[in-house]
Amino acid sequence: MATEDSGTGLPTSIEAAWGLRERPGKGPRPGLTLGRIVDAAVGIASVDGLGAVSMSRVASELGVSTMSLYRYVSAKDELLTLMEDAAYGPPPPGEPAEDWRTGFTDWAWGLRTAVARHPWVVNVPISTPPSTPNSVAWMERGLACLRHTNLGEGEKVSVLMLVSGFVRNEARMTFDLLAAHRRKGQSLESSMASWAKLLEKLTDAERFPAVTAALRTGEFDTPGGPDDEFVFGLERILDGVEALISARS
Amino acid sequence: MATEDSGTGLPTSIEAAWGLRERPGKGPRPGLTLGRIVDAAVGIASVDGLGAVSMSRVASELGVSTMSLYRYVSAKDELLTLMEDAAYGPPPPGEPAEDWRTGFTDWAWGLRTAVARHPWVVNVPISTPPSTPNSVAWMERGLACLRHTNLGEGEKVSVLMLVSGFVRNEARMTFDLLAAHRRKGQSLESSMASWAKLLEKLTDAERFPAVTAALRTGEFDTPGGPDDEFVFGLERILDGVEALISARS
DNA sequence: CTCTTTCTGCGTATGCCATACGCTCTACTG
DNA sequence: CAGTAGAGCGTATGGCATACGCAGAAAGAG
Repeated sequence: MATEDSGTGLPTSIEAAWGLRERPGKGPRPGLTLGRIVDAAVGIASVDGLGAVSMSRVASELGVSTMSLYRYVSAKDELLTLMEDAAYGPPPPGEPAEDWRTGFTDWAWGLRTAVARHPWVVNVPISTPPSTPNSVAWMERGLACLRHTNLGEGEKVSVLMLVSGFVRNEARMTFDLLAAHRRKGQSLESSMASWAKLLEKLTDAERFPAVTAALRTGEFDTPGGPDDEFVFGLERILDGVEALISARS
Repeated sequence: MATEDSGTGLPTSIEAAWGLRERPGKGPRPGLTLGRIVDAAVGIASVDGLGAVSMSRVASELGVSTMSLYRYVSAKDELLTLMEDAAYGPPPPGEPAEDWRTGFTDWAWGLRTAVARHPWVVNVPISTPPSTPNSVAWMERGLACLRHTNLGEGEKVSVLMLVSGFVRNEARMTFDLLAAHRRKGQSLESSMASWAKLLEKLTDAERFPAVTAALRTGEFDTPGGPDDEFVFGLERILDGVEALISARS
C-alpha cells in the first residue's frame, strides 16, 4: 500500500508535492507526473465543476487508463487535496505591509482572488489540517502580516483561521448560489427578486414580523455587487480584531 | 414531473414542509409520509454520516423499495434540504433579549447547538437561499434580536449572514477534523500534536520564519476545548458589529 | 354499480462511480 | 545476464441516482 513514508506520516503523493521522495532507479520510467495529473483535474473542475472530476475522466483526458492514476495517488481524496493546493497557488512574494491591517486585508483579498479563480476549491472536503506546500505558505504569510501586533502566537493563529474561514465560507455561498442560478438560466438579480417574492408569499406579518419588515424595505431586490457582502464581513471582522489588538496595549 | 406548483416555484416536497398541498382525493393512500422519510434519513446521517445517506439505504430502513421514495421527493437534494431543515429545528420560542448583543449571542449559540447535534448538516451542499420553514424561522429570530439597533434592514441581513456563516464554517472545520481523527483512531490532542510535529519537519526557519516562531511557543499542542475557537471568533465578530452600531449613533 | 381517472409502489435497467486484484512488460541493479 | 521493483492497465465488484413503465388501489362520475 505504502500510503506513508519518510516518517512524516503524509501520503506519498503529498510528500511528492513537497519535493521529497526522489525516484528509485529500478522499474520502468513513469509516463506521467503528479503535476500533469493535477493540472488535468484542475482543468476539468474549472470547466465542468468539481463534480465532473472523476478518476476515469481525468485519465481519459490524459490518454491513459483509469487505474494508472493509482500509481501516483493512492485515493481520490489525495488528488483533491493536491488540486486544492494548486488552486490556491503560492501567496504573493515579497514582504507584506508594515501596518497589520493593510497587510492582512491584502492577504484576505489574495485568498479571495485565488478562490474566485477556482470556485470549486471551497467544495473540496476538509479532511486534515493544512499540510500542503501552498497552504502552509499562505499560513506563513498571514502570520507575517500580524508580526508587529502584540497578539500571542495562539491568537494570531486564531485570527488567521477566523479570516480564512470567512473567506472560504463567503466564497462558498456566493459561488454556489451563482452556479445554481446559472444552472436555472437566471441572472442573480432576477433570482434574488424571486426569492424575495417567495418569502413574501410564505411569511405572514404575525408569525414573521421582522422578515416582513425587512422585505418591505425592498433591499433584497438590489443585491449590489458580489463583493459587497465580502467587504462588509471583512470590515466587521477586522474591526473586531483591531479592538482586541487595542485592548492588548 | 410536477416539481413546481402553486406559483411558489418551490419543489413540491418543500411546499409540503410548509404545510401547503393537501392530498387530492383520488388514487391509493400514501403508505409513507415525508416526515417519516426525513426522520429515517436523519437517523442514518446521525449514526453513519451524511455519506451513508443513499436513497436505497433510506428506503430499506423504511421497509420500502428505493423508487417509492421518489413519489415523495423528486430528487435526493430535496431530501437533503428537508434533512437540513429538520436538523436545525425551530428556534427557541419567546421573545429574544432586549439587549442586542445578549440576544444575538444566544442566537449564535443556539445555531451552534443545533449543528453540534447534527454535525453532518454543515456538509449539505447549499443550492438555494434559505426557503424552508425552520431556516426562515431562524432568520426571523436573528432579525428580531437586532430590532433595537439602528442598523438598516440590509445591514441586519448582512450581519445575520456573517454570523450564521461563521457558525456553519466553524462547525464544519471542527467536526470534520474531529471525524477525521476518530476515523484514524486518534484523539484530538495527539492529532494536533502530530500535526505540529509534521509542520516542524516541513518548515525551515528561513522560508517559514513566522510558522517556526508560532510552533516554537508550543501552543499547538494544547488545543483547549472545541468551543475555544468558536468563542474567540464570535467575540471578534460581535465586537466588529458593535463598532458599526456605535458608529451609527 | 361500473367505469375512468389518478395516484401509489416498485421491478428493471442504464450509466455512472471508486477502487481491489493480479497480470505483463520494462529498465535498472547486482 | 538474472533478478526484481515498479509501471500500465484489463477486469471485476459493489456501490450510486434515477428514468421508465407497469400493476393495482382508491375515489369520483355516470
